[in-house]
Amino acid sequence: MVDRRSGVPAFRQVAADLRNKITTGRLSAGEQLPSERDLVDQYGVSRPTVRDAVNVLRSEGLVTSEHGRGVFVRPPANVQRLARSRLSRSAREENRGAFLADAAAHGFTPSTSVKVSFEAADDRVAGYLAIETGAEVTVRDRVLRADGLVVQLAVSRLRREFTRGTAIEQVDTGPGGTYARLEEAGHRLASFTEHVGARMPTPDEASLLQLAEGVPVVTVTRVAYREDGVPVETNDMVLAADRYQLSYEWAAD
Amino acid sequence: MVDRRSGVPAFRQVAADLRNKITTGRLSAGEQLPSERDLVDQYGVSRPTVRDAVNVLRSEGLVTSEHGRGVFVRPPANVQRLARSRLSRSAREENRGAFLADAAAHGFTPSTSVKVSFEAADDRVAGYLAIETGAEVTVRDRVLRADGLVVQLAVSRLRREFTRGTAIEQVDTGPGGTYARLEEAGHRLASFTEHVGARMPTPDEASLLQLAEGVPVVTVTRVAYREDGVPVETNDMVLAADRYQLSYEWAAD
DNA sequence: GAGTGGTCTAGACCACAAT
DNA sequence: TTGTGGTCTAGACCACTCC
Repeated sequence: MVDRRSGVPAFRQVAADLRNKITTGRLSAGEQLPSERDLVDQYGVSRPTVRDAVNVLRSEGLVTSEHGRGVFVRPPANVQRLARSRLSRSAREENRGAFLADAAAHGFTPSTSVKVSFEAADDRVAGYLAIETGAEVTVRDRVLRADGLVVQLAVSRLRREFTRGTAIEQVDTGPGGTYARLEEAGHRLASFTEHVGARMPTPDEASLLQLAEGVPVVTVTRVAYREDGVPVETNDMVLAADRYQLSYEWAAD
Repeated sequence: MVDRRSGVPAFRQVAADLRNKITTGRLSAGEQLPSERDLVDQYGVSRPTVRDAVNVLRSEGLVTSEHGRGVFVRPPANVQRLARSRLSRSAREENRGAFLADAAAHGFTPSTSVKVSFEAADDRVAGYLAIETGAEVTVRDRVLRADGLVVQLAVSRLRREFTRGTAIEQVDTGPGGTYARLEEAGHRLASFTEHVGARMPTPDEASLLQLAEGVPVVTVTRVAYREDGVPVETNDMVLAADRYQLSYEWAAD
C-alpha cells in the first residue's frame, strides 16, 4: 500500500518498492513480477499508475515486459570485453580487422553488410579529418553481425583523395581491410585516438541492435593518424552498452 | 492527425512526428513544443496519449519538460573531453591527480568529499585485485565537484595490506594523491587498464549528478598495476554521459 | 488568474501467450 | 479459454510558472 500523505507520487512509491525488492534480491534475476492487476490490488492504486511504476523500472533497464507473458527482472548483462588499444600493425596484418579477430577468438560466425558512398564533410567530420567543411569524403557504412545478430554499426570516413583508385572505394576492401589499403597507398599509420561516449539509441539503432528498453549505446569515434600527424580516417561506431565494454591499457610512463 | 488504421500505436505516431520535427530542425534546440493540450487538438488523441508520446522523447533524451513552463527540445550536449591515457607519472607528480589538472586547465573550482572505509572484497573486486573474495580492502569513496556541482563519483579500492600506515587511509592523502603514496610505499606503478561501459543511472546517481531523463552514465573501472604485474588499485568511476567523453590514444605499433 | 506539466482514476478493448 | 501486457479515453485535481 502506498502512503498518500507522503507527497511522493504513488507510481514512484510503487517503483521504489519494486526496485528495492529487485536490488535486495527478494525478486531475483529472471523472476516474474506480480501481474499488473495483482499490483493494483497490492498497492491500492489504479492500473495506469501501476504501469507508470513499471515504466520507470523499464527505462532504468531493471525489468523487461513480454506481451502476454509478464514482466521479468532483467538478468545481469553478459558483458564482453573488447581490447581496443591492441590495434597494432602486426595484429592488423593477420586478419581483416579487429572484428574478424574477435570472431576467431570467441567462436562466432561474422558477417557484414557494407555500403560505400561519397559525401561532403560536415563540421564534425571536417574537424576530425582536418579538412575543410564540404570537402569530399568516402563513406563506408557497415553493419557488423555475429551469428546473424547485429552487434555493431560502424561508419568510416576518409578523405576522398586518399581512397581514389584503391579498393577502399569497393565494397570488399580485401585482406587487411581499409588500413592495409591505406598503408599500401603510402599512408603509413602511426597512432589512433578513440573518443568514447554514451547516449540513448535512436529508434533505428534500437531496432537494429535489438536493444531492450533502458539500454544505452556506447559510441566510439576513432581517428587514425599518419606518421606526419595527418588524420586519414575517422570511424564512428555504435555498440549495445549491455553487451560490450571497451578496454584500454597503457604504460604509466 | 494520427492514422488509426496503420496498426502503429497513436502515441508512437505522435512521438515519431515530433521526433521528426526535432531531427529535421523544424523544432530547433531550446524551442518549446506545443502544449500538451494543443497536441491533443493537433493529433486528435487524448492527453494521456500525448503524454505517452512525450515520455518516449524524454527517455530518448530529446526533450526535457519543466513543470509549469513547457516541454523543450534539449540543446545538444556540451561535451567535455577527458584525456585518459595521459595519466603518466610526470603528470601525476605535478598535482593531486587528473581531476585537479582538469580544474586548472578548464578554470573551474574543484572540491571533493571523501569517505574512507574498509570492507570485504566481493567477487568482482577480488577478481580485479587478484585477491581472494572476502579479503580486506581499503575503500575511498569520493564525490568530485566542479564549481559546487557534482561531476563524478569515484570509488577506489586497494588491498588493505598496501595501505596500512599510509595516508591512503586518511581522508587527505596529501600531494600527489593515492598513487604518490603507493609509490612511496614501494609499489611503483607500471601500467593502467580502463574498462569503459555505460548504463542508465540509479535514482541516487541521477539526483547526485543532476541527470536529465534519458541521459545514461559512463562507467569506468580503472586498474593500476605494479611493475611485477600485481594489481594495486581499482577505481570505479561514474560520469554523466552528456557532459563527458573519454579519449584514449596509442601508437600503431 | 491563466496556462503549463504532473498525477490519478475507472473503466474499455485489443493483442499475445499458454493451456 | 484464461491471464498477461498494450493501448486509449474522458475526465479530474494538483503544483508550478509567469504575468
